Order: sequence, then structure tokens, then C-alpha cells
Amino acid sequence: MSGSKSTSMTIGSLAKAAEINVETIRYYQRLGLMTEPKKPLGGIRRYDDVALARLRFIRRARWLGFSLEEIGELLKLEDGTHCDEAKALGERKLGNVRDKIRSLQQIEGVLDQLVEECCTQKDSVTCPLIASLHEGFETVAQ
Amino acid sequence: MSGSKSTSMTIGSLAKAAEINVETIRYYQRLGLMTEPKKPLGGIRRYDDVALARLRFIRRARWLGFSLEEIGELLKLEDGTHCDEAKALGERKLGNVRDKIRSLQQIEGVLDQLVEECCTQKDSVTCPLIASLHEGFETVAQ
DNA sequence: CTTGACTCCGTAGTCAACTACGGAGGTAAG
DNA sequence: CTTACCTCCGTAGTTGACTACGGAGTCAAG
Repeated sequence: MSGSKSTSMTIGSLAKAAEINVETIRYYQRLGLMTEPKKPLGGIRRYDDVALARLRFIRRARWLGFSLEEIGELLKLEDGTHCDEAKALGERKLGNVRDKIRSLQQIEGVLDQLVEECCTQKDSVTCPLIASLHEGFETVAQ
Repeated sequence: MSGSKSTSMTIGSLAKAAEINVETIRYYQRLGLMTEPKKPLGGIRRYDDVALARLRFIRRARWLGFSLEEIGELLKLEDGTHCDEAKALGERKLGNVRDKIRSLQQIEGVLDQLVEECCTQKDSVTCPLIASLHEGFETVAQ
């Protein structure tokens, strides 16, 4: 019914706001990542800011290397799955996210060092981006 | 440490060690991400642990959402580009990596809270995975 | 009430990143 | 030396994630 749903957008303005192609939104709907709001009998669909937030989340998660399938699982958490399921899933995802953070922090450390030292040391071409990653993956934390 | 097969793997054992398909390694060679060691005149190529480390790095970076093109740039840093170039590139990549870390930490926070609270609160289906991400920080690209 | 931009929907095409195939040749254990 | 498995290499196919197309319907400004 009517509502004071903040913003009512067409798919076009939604797409623009989320910086995502209209066709892509429809693609996500087909995959079940986004729901289609019901269409008022020979009219056009309207979207609210929840849809917008969801789209932005998908975009960011993609950028972070999650597949659409994984994103679907993350979104299921939001959508309220059964509690124990959700908890288990959440814990798995949390581990996953933390692994990614750890990996990125390793790269961050090396890049940082590289940028610092790059022009100060004349000798070695040792910018050990790889070396540091190659050891100490499973072993190291933080 | 690990039993180093160091300096003399065939492409097959390299692939197994890096958990990457042989064909994929050859594909990376074609793209210039990996160099082909020279072939001893009607013999077969041999790979060392530097190649292995490089492959593992590529795998991880892919997992973290970097494209092969971006990975190529990161690897250029390792390979010793000119200093100022390298520094500039390194700084850009560093910013990029830090953005990713920040995003992941946001997701981490929300997931953590979700896992904690999930079963303790009956009422709200408010597991605001999205909500928290939607505010936060807007921009970011690359 | 016309016109132009937009929506809807199914289908088809594109692009990056693999992944597989097949035949000629190399390698190593028995 | 045979046999089984591997490498090499070019080419072709697959998968996931979009992206485009086209025709029919819809909305809103003039």
C-alpha cells in the first residue's frame, strides 16, 4: 500500500544511482539476487533505497572477489535464514573474509615497504612482493 | 621447512604445487605474467621455486578480486621497473589494497555482529549486512 | 493526443579467464 | 627397446558475468 517508502525509483534511476547497468539489474533479478517488486498491472516497477543498498553491496562484494553465488549466500544472511543455518554460514563467511583481510594486509605491508624503500636503496632490486607472500601464508597471522 | 623441490620442476609438478592447471600456466605465459624458461634444444622446460611463488601470488591476487591485468602491474613492481614509476604505481596499488581492506573490515564487523546476535534476538530480522555498507563510504573505484 | 524517452522481456552476443584436445615429440622405469 | 606418461603448441570450447537488441507496451511533457 502506500507508503512512505523513502524514495521510489524506476529501474533506470536505480541503475544510475547504483552505477550498474539496467540489464545487469535484470540479470541479478533472474539469478534471484534481487527481487522484482510487483508490477501494478500494466504499469512499471518501482524500487526503493533498500534495493539500492543491496545493489551497492553486490557491486562492492564483486570488487572484493566474491562470486555472485557467494554474494547470494551473504545476502541470504541478510534476508533472515533460519538461525542455526545463518550462524554456521555466517561463521564460514567470516573466516573467509578474515582470510582475505589477512592476505591483503600482507600485500599492503609489502607494498608499503616497497614504496618507502624503493628509491632509497640503490643496490638491490629486491622488492619482495612475492617472496613475502610465498612463505608465511598459512603460518602467519595479522 | 618444506622439502624444496627447488630448482627443477617440470610444468606438471609446478602446476600441482601451485594448485593451478598446466594449461593455465601456459595461458599466463602467453599473457606475459610468467616467463618461459628457455628450452634446452629438443628437451623440456624446467621451473624453479621463484616461478612457484609467482604462481601462488597470482592465485591469491585473483582470489582477492584483482584482474590479471592488475596483477601484471603488481608483478611489474617486483620485476624492478624504474623507480619513480614503481613508486607511483605502488602508491596507487596501496590505496587500492587499503580500500579493499576497509571494505572487508566493514563486512567482517557486520558478519561478526550477526553471528553473535543472530540467535539471541528473536525479534528483528535486522542483520544489517547491507545497511552498514550502504552508509559508510560511497565512492571508490578502480 | 502525439511524441519521445523509458520499461519489459526474451534471446543473443561479448569478454575475461580459464580449460580441453590432439598430435608430434621427449623421458624414464623396467 | 618398449611402454606409459609427460611436454609442447596451436587452436577451439566452456563458464561466469555481464551487455546489447528489438519489438511491444507505458509514462509524462507539450
